Amino acid sequence: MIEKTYQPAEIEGRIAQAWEAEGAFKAGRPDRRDAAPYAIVIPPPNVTGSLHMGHALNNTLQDILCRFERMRGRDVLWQPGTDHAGIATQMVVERQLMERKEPGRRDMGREKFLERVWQWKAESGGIIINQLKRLGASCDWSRERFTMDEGLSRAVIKVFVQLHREGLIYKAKRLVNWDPKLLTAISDLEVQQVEVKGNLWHLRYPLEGVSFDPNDPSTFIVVATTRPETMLGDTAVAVNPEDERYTHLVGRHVILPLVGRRIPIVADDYSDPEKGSGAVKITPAHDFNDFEVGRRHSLPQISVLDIEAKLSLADNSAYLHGLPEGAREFAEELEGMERFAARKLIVARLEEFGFLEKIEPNTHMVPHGDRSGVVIEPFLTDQWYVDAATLAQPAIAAVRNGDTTFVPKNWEKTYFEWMENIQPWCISRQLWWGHQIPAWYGPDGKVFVAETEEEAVGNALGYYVEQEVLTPEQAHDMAEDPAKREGFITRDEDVLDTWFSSALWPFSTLGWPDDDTDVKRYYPTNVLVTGFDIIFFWVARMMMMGLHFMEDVPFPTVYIHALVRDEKGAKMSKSKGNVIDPLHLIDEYGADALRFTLTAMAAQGRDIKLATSRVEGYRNFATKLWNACRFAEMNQCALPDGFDPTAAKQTLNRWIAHETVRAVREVTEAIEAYRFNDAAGAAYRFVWNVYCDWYLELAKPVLTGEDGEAKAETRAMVAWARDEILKLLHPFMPFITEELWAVTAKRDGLLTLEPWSRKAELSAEVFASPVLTDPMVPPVILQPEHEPEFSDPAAEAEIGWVVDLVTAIRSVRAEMNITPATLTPLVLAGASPETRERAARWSDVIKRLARLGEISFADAAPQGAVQLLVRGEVAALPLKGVIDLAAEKARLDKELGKAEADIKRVDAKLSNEKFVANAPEEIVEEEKEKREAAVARKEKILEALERLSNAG
RNA sequence: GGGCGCGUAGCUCAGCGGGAGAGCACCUCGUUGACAUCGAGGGGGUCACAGGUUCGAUCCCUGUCGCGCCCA
Repeated sequence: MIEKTYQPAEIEGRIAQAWEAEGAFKAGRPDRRDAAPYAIVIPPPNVTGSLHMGHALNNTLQDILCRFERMRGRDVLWQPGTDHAGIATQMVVERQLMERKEPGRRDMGREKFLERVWQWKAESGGIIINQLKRLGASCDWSRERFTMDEGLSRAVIKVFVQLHREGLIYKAKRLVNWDPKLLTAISDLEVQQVEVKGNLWHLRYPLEGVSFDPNDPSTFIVVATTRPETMLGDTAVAVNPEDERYTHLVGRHVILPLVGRRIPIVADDYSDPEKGSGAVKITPAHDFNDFEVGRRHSLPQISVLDIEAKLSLADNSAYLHGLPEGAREFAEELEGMERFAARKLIVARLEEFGFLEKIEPNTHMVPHGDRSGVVIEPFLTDQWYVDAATLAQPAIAAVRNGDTTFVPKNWEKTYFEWMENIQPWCISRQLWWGHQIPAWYGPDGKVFVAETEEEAVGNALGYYVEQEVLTPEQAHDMAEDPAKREGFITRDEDVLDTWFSSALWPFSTLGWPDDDTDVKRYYPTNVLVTGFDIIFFWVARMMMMGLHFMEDVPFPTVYIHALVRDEKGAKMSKSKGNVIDPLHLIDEYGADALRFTLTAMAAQGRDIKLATSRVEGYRNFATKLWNACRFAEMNQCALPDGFDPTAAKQTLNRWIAHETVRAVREVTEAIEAYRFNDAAGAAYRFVWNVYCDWYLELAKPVLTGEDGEAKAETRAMVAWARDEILKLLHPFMPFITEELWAVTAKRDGLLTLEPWSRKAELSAEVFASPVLTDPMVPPVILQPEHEPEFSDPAAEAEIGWVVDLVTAIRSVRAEMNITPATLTPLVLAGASPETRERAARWSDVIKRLARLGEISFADAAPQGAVQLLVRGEVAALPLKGVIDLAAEKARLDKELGKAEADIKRVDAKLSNEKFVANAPEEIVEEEKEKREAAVARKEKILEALERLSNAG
């Protein structure tokens, strides 16, 4: 029995359990051994994360694809899991320690701290996994993976060592984005540019060899800077080579104020003559652009900050080198000063000595750490890098030659843009939580990279024996006893960027490198579904690593979906307070309604501005479905064994079979093309506007009428179409459909494993699958050529007539303010034999739906009747005395006007020789037909008007 | 500054060479046993603006204005 009201909260948990108990989402189910695989790896959410709208959309779409393909018989693997989120997780645990007033990370030491992180992970990590389950994600949860898993860690180490061996990973001293609060390098993508109202300080740098006079511009050059404190590290002033104001100064030197360093004036395109004074100070160790300028002109790199972004000058030989007497005192005065305090002091000091020309307010972008929120410091350090430019080449080629395609296509441009300008990827992080880099150092700093400590130590000891740093005996002792080699061989303390492990996700989760059974079956996966902001995080890196290690793209298709914004179009963010929590929406409207809303709005190439009213609307849709199923149940609609919808005799039943087949086709083709919104729209219209509004309404007289063949057939058809609907909607609304599937009939199994009504056509993709060429994998059982789909235009025409007639009568009744209680007679004027038959067959229904009394026939409409045109014939409502003749005349006049306008427009076209000559034939034909129809309509309206005036 | 995208009904959005659609909101009517989380009907749009291409432009091209995002 179906419950009276639809309460999503009541059914969703129970249904989730049923899927779990059945192992419905397990990949490699025995019954699907021979099926073609279909694999998606989830873009691994952050283990500290919780479900936001972006996740909800992302996973809803993946789930639709997975459920759809599962129902189409494929062996679906939707691989779930989370990434370890180095910084975020470390911060969470550190905050927890602080809250609990426990010793901090550094106090407890690395090993202890890592224990605590694992403990945290066990207790509260992965909340998001449960939230994904609430959304209905049909992942194979038994295969959940974590980037810090043993297996995945082995993959990471293996990849690191191999890339290092191939020269694609190296250590270098370069500028990195340094987070002075978290004390680690972070990636470009973790840096957010924030608009800040700052200043542009114009500084006077005195020219060498002349005596500085603040009032004489020929004795100095003005440089403009947003970061005056970095002047301490300046090693040049750059001017544009084209800038005539300065050409005479190129090659000369300035004496850095306060510091006394002698630095050159160089010509470089980087300096923009339009900006500031046209001359810029160059600080290669503290600015990315300056770093490049410095390289071009072989300038020294002088770092003046420490890891906490405090001034570090006193023992800084690079800074002190070549400075005059007294420089040390200044250095000591500033030593240890925080960067912004130092800015103040330096500006004051510059002003005091006349070096400050002016301060100009200036709004500019300042990099901030997205985790720490502090200003990021470009900082010169030793880090490990991946030679991304080299790895990117095959990844670029794969998209160029179509091995991987983006949907929608325009994102390929973004991908190329980024890949072609890719910088060396800094992969080391000064954190504890993550994959520790498998590199060991000897006492002279020589690095030994190996998969195991044993191997690295062996190599190192061998080397030092050879170098006669150690005796073989010493080496032997050290090899035996880790305590003995302590202080001699040390492991790199840093860990790898989380994205390094994520890049391996499409194959590391399948068991590589330990076991390649699943790699063979499921790699490459079928599609990656993600947001555009993640193209660089995941897509690019997965492509690079997949191609390098698997020698094949990780996925042939990348579907890029929209960003979910608030209803005004602003990006949702905690700081703006405009976040809509998907879990709240699930609580209020149900997961199905949320999913359907996101799907219906997921048009390609456009962001989703989410209004909760839309969610409410689709919850109502779910309720409608629920009640339609109740209606079927109350009328004892059940599907007899062996029922063949195409053999139905009743026109109405043939009609709904026709419409159902069409809807299934529309939905199927839309999902296949990743047109999710079209798929949802087609399903919605069919269920509500066709099945509920018309089929069930038209079926009511039969269902409540006498028992007999017609009734039996209709009951069966109502049930058949309902089952088709449940299948059709299941990928979008899995919970309610599964529940209704269970309660509407005795079933052999879960809906989620039920076959989709329209089978997959043999696509090129399936053929191209390497699985098919693998002798170890049994061939896919191909669906036989399916028969031409069922279609019945005659039924469509008949029911179409009924629908049009009822609609027209309802409309005019409403316009005439005829109360529903008033039953009006209907006269079909000059009806064809076909219309007479139809009217006889449908009289009950028409009477009920259009609030009619008797239906009769006549050669012409009675006088003083409202005359309607339905499919070219006149339907008259004799309402003498009831209708307002003037109003009816006005109505007909309006109709006449419309018809005449149509004729005029078409005539204009048809009389245009160029149109007839150039337009496609079928368009011209169409126009001619339109004209004929409009002319016929006009005649009928004129007749009607005449009859009306006679009545008056 | 470079790139991408968007301006369609009051709102949120589809559509995209042959006289524009949905959901919500609004107005009118409705307790006919699936459903008021509903039903019936209705109003409402020079498809941002200006040029161009075309027999024909909301749709293609160019420009302008407005808005958003990404990168520098």
